[in-house]
Amino acid sequence: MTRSVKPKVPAHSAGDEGNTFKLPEQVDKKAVRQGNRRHELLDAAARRFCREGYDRTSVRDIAEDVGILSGSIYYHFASKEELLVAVHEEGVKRITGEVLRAIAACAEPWERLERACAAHMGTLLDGSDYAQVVIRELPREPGPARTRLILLRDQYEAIFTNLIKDLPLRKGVSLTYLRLLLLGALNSSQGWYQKGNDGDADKPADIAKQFVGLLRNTIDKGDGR
Amino acid sequence: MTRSVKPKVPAHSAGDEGNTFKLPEQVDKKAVRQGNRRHELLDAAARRFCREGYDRTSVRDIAEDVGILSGSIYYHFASKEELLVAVHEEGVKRITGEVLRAIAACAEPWERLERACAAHMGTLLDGSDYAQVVIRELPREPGPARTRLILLRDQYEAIFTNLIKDLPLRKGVSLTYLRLLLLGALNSSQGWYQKGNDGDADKPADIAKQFVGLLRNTIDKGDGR
Amino acid sequence: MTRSVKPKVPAHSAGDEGNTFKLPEQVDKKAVRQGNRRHELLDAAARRFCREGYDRTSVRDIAEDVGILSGSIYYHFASKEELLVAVHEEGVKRITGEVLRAIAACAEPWERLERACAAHMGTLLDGSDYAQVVIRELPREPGPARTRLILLRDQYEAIFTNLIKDLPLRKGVSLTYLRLLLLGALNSSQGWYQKGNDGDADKPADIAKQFVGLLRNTIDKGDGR
Amino acid sequence: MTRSVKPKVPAHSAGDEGNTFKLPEQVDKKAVRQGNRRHELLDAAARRFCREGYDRTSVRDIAEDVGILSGSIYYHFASKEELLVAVHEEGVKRITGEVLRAIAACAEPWERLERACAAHMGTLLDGSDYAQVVIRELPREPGPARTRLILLRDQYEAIFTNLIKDLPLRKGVSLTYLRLLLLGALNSSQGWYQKGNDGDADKPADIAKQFVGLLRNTIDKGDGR
DNA sequence: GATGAATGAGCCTTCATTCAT
DNA sequence: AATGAATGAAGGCTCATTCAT
Repeated sequence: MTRSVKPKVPAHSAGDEGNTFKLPEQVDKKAVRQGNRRHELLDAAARRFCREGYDRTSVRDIAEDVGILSGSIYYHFASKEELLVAVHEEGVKRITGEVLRAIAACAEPWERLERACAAHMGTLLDGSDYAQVVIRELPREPGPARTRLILLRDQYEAIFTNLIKDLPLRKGVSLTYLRLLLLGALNSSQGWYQKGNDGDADKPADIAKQFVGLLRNTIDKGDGR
Repeated sequence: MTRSVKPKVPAHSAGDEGNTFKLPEQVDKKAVRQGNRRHELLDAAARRFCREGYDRTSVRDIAEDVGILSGSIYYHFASKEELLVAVHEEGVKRITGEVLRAIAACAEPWERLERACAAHMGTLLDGSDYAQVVIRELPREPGPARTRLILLRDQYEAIFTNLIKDLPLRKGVSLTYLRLLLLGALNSSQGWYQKGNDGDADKPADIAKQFVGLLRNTIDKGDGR
Repeated sequence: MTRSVKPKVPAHSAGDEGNTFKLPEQVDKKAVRQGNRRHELLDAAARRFCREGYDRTSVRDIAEDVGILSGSIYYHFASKEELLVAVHEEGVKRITGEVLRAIAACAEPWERLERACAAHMGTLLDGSDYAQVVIRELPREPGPARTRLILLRDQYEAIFTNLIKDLPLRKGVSLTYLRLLLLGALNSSQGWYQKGNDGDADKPADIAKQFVGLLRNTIDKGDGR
Repeated sequence: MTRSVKPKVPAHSAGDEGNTFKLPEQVDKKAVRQGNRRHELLDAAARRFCREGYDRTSVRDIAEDVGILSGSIYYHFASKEELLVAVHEEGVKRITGEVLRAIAACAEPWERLERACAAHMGTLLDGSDYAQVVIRELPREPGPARTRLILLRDQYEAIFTNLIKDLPLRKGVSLTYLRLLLLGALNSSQGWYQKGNDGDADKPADIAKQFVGLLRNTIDKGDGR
């Protein structure tokens, strides 16, 4: 009949990927302001989730950071959990981009791994609240959100699976445990790395290289058996 | 060392109604029960904190597990946070005990590290809710509790610092990063290890040995420089 | 008179996407649409108020049913309460029309009452969401809306007052209580009547006739007094 | 082992029916105050649900009426809906008691019905907020609460089914429709009866008798066909 | 040692409504 | 005629904690 479009849902589920042909003339401020609030909200959520944890962050906190009332958040996101999912998505997108960019112009396998780890650590520790949330805040109870988040994380880690597969390794070395060892160590850095003490301390990228080095080079004084 | 769950404390299977025949011979029951409740409470708290997280566990949950009302907990512990501290303390005590026992009768440095890692992993993954809480649940906000808990953890990790110091390592290898790498990897296993898939999968101790092996032995196909 | 649902208003089956070919012949569509939205809104409101109750229906629900955003409703109606008033008005108009039509061509007093009751019941149970709202959803708190709605209902019930006044009744029979008894019974049918069980069960009109029959005919086995 | 009793749940589900052997010496005030708060809460809830409707009554309203904070209600009742169920239960208990008492010492079938109706009306209109809630406030959405409430109501109405079955009625009179007619009319009185205008207006019991009289006696001036 | 009852703050969410565009 | 974004109040409910008994 003549029903226009059914807007029905406000800003949630803004599934606009891919086909956004934007003529450069069409830089309309409507679209700009559109995503702005959502972005601010996401930033605030990422910061809070990262610093205080998902559970200890209240929807009110996030709203206040952005300067709106807590109820207004629900115009942009259907629930607190959906905010978490959105932060995860952005986090994975960012760290993936960072890592992919780091290994793009390099072919040597160990070098690629090292650069990937450096990018991973850099994003995690220096760069982005988003990325830290990806690693720290996984909903404990089973449900669609948890499932989706695990999937996202697995997709990201597949990059490392591939990187490791390309390494010239001695026979018998377990690729899986190598990945687990490396990523586990990398991610645990959140627990002890102190941001901001520049100068004397190692930078995230340096730490990553140290870790890879410990694996790559023989550390044993003897003959390595 | 498998399955050292709840030593000296009676398991609380919560299904004992009716048969409370007080034999006159059982005189000192009151005295026995004295410390029991505290232990039961601690067990319940450890289980809940481990499975659901500190924030998502309510004091009521713990009280119910033990069969008392939530208010009654405050006779035994001054606050929820103190419960956490107590669980940490017990956790550190247990994992420390396991690790020290594992390395007691061994002198070879690499072997000692391997055994320590195996004990660490075993306690963490197979043994004790307490130990997992030590690694997972650190109060985010600064305060005396957090300070105390970090101190406890550091004391435990000093064992590994020493173990690593005794290793015959090539010059230039960073002892600190080696410890960080190893413990980070070990502890991250909580995120991916699936308890209970008996038979085909590796046991916690095996995983620990794999990790140490990846570090100790040259993994590179080349000459390792 | 069965199934007089939504006359003159297009049914909103909410499944018309894509095929909006605007034929040039269809010029006055805009003008047609003018009043349409108001009607669609009213239909949706009537359905919701009837099925879920006024309080449990949100303005958003109604808006969604029609395919607009909740704020847009306020272009057509000043408030949720005004929507209710409008539904009532339409409901009274419809049931009044049905009842008047039913008794138009009949002169015998008891027959007229019977037909009126049948029309009342038919509209209520089979026909219109609007009519049900009239009977069910009266604002509890005093105010202009409530006053107006009661007035409307009283005007409608005056039809029955007159019908009963024309009945050849024994002296001493209270016309008021007779009306109250009859309408009370008729309207309470909403609580137990199950729509849709075709075939074996009585139709609304039959039930109405049964009720009138119970009043008109002696039911006592004895001599009735 | 030695767990005392598991109190676990506070006052909810206080299933103490039947076997409360109370020695007259044991009039302990503990038990008295025990149920007191629950009772006050129930009274306040009944009043509010009756006057303003379930949906328009907030848990805070009820709490305020009683002088406690809204959260404290949840010590006594698990949810707002459970409050409604409890009010229903009490309401059915009261009206059932009233009706049973009214017909106890009477054997004549029509007289019994009349007395039952009088008691029903009296309880509904003059006596108890509880009873009115039973008739007015049924949860719209399917679920255990609704199911339970319908069951309760049906059990009560079975009294009338039996009363009507005992009536000396002419062949062909539908017992079901007679009950529906009578109860429908009786219950609809909530909509028009004005409490408190004593003196000139009829009392609830009188109205009930009028209704029964309209059914029992021939109202038609003719021969009743 | 524990209960019963409550507090007070806070939680996530929903809602009717507004208004510039 | 309708949208997009927000408001402000309120909603049901949970929680750590307290304290007289």
